[in-house]
Amino acid sequence: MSYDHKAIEAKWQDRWESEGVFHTTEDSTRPKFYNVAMYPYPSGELHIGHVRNYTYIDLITRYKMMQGFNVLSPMGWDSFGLPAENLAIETGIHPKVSVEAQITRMKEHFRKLGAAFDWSREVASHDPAYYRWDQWLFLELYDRGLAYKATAPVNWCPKDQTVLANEQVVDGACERCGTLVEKRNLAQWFFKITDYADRLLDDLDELDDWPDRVRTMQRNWIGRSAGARFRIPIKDLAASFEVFTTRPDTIFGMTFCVLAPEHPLVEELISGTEHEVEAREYIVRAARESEIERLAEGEKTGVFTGRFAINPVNGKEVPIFIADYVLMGYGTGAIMAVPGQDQRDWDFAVKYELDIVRTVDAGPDWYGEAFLGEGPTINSGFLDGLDREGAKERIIAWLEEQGIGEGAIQYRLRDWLISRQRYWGCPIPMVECPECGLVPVPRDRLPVTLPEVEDYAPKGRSPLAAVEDWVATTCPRCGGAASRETDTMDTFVDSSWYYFRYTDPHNDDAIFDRAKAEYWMPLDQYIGGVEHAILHLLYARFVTKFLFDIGLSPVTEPFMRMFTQGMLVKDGAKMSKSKGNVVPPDRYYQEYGADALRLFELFVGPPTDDAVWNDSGVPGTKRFLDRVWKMGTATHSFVERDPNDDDAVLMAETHRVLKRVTEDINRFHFNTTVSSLMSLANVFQEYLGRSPVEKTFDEAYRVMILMLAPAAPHVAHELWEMRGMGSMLANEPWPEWDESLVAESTVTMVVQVNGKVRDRVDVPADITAEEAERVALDLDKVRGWIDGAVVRKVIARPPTVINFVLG
RNA sequence: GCCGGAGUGGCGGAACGGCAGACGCGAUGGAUUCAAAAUCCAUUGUCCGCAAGGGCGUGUGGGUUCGAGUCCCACCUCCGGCACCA
Repeated sequence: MSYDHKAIEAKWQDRWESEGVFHTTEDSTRPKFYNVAMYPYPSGELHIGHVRNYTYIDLITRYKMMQGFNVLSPMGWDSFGLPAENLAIETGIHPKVSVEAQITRMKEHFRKLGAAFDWSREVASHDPAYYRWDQWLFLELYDRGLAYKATAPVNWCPKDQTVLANEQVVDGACERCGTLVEKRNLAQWFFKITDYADRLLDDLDELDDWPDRVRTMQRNWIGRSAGARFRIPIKDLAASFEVFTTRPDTIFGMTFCVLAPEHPLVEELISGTEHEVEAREYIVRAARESEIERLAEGEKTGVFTGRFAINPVNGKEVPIFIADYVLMGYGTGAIMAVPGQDQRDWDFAVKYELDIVRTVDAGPDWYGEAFLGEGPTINSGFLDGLDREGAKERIIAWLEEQGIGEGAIQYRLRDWLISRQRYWGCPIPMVECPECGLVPVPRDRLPVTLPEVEDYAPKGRSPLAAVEDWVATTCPRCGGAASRETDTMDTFVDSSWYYFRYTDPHNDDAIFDRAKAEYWMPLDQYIGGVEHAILHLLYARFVTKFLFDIGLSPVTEPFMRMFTQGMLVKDGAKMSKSKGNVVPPDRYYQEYGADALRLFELFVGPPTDDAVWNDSGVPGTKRFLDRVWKMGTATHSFVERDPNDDDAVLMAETHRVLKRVTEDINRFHFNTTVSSLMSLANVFQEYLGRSPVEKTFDEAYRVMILMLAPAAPHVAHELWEMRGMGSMLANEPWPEWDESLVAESTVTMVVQVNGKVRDRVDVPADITAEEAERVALDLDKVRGWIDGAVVRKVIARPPTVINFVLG
């Protein structure tokens, strides 16, 4: 017997909306809970991979509401970005038109899912009322020297006349047309996130409710390392170059140097040498490769410049190479190579037959290649005998005395390049005046709105640059003719602060009101894909700290508790529109209903793991819901009798499951939450098959419905109302378990001999070790294994296990 | 390559260092049905055995432990991120 999921789900979706059940306002009398799922790019179709994520956030919203929290769970749209722009280039449809149509569709999907969002706080990053605050944020950063312009290389497709994202570069060629990609230097805007590197790193220690893997990834991404920076002179040239190393203690082991192909000194080094032609060819090849390809190269490649550097500590002349495993973007773009202590240098030295000098004593048992371990310094003149730290200190002091270097901290983190040569993004609110230079647009003239364009296709410059009457403006400072900045901002800027805007989404006077942020911030729960573990989370943390510094944000960290969920995989690939393997949820809504789909999404696997989509699972969860429905609506042949063991078993199981479900939700083990509920339904079936008492059933069933409410809200609400327990289940309190019912009086003890299970026996839960041993030795099977042998040791862990170790 | 994860039945998965495979899917057999669907019941890691029972089994190889899917070391495979997809 199936319930009418279509009618029931539509009914409750209407009631939640019309009664404003999830509409939230500040309420100082109740504890708040601010619950956010990363706002999505409005790709139009919500597929079952999205459904999984939003089911999690929805379950938490409903659960926390039942626990008495004032829950805020808003939703919005990361609606700027490349996909809508690409669609516009292909079809001429304005991104605003396509994106807003998709938002409408996605909202309908969310409704069909039964999602408990507070839609009164909806934001969309392409809305001028939103992005004017991106621009405001930019100006605040600019005023404090944290937004600056500098040149940086971009991937450039000479045929398409456009800048390419790294992911659009495949094997050094444009993904679309196959033309070899070039590097071009453009003047672009940066945010100075490196100024916050130490705080971003140190504050990770406070984020105890973040997954360790995310914190580790962030730490490694920031990559703080202490070492030294010093200059190395070049033989026969009045020039030198600077290197950074984390291992200045190994300086005596430097047997060659390597410069990045883009290093500014390269030209001077190679010109006129007999290696010039070869070196130039190498540089051109390297320029075509992406950073990842350069680092991924199995074998290190490089080319000799024909020049030698002079090791400042011992005057030794060492060859200078150009190699693409050294990046211009990290450190100084030049390294001292110490093959004895660095594996990449070792590989390179072996390949090009360069000297290897060990400066750390690896001990007699070491037969490996580069030695990274600890040991006394050797072959190093005045550093000999010192340990790593001692040698580091000594050599840094020496470099400082000589005036050629100093101790230095190096970060792997680079400043945040926010310029995009795109149309569909937030315009950067700057003006370039021939008289005054770069001038910010005054705040009272924000937003600088995106102009209409006739053609979205790139023509060698940002699409905005083609809109001449938009570009032409007057200088806010001198009033003369000036031109607007034509780049737009990285969409990560939009997403770095939207959770602040939710707290005060309609404010026209400020990005948000501090008092409102004080009530809601920080987020009590943030959920999103692990693919955002580094960039988005780091940028959001940076912007929060900046907003704190200017007195707006009440917190220095935005996300108290972070949860990163896995992806949904189908046919061996992440479910995504571009892979063409998306499964839309509509047919599940039709055939089985949103509750069955939600339940299966929860059940499909651990939320942190990737899950493989299996079509046949949803009927299973629907069967379960049908069984629960049938139990609650069919007439049972209840009997009048005194309470017996059957009643006790039902109540005990109900409370045990209640405890388990509560704990599992708290730990985000939603898959086992569902299995526990399924097991409980099986216990109900058994109970009803015996001689059920109505009062016992009603009491247990009531708890069952309450537990079902966050996961399968529609059917739970309907049952709740039908059975006359109240009119709006969402507002009912979450039940508490009775510890005395949960406790087990007897437990099955496992009896092992030499660690192998040989028998099991039911024992009282409070059995002592001595008694346990006596009971176990009484078992025929156990005696059979022990007889004739000496029991050397008994490991008793009553009441669950006892192990006899034979001698 | 670097950083971070994950490998358990036919499938998704469960398992505070203590009964490996809960729960579900699928499959097989049965009940019900004129028949089917739906529903209900039973079986379902693997090998040996009539059975009782026993052997083996959590990617591979080692180690720690009375006891390892779980902890440690090495390796293999797959996935995510690598700064202009979001």
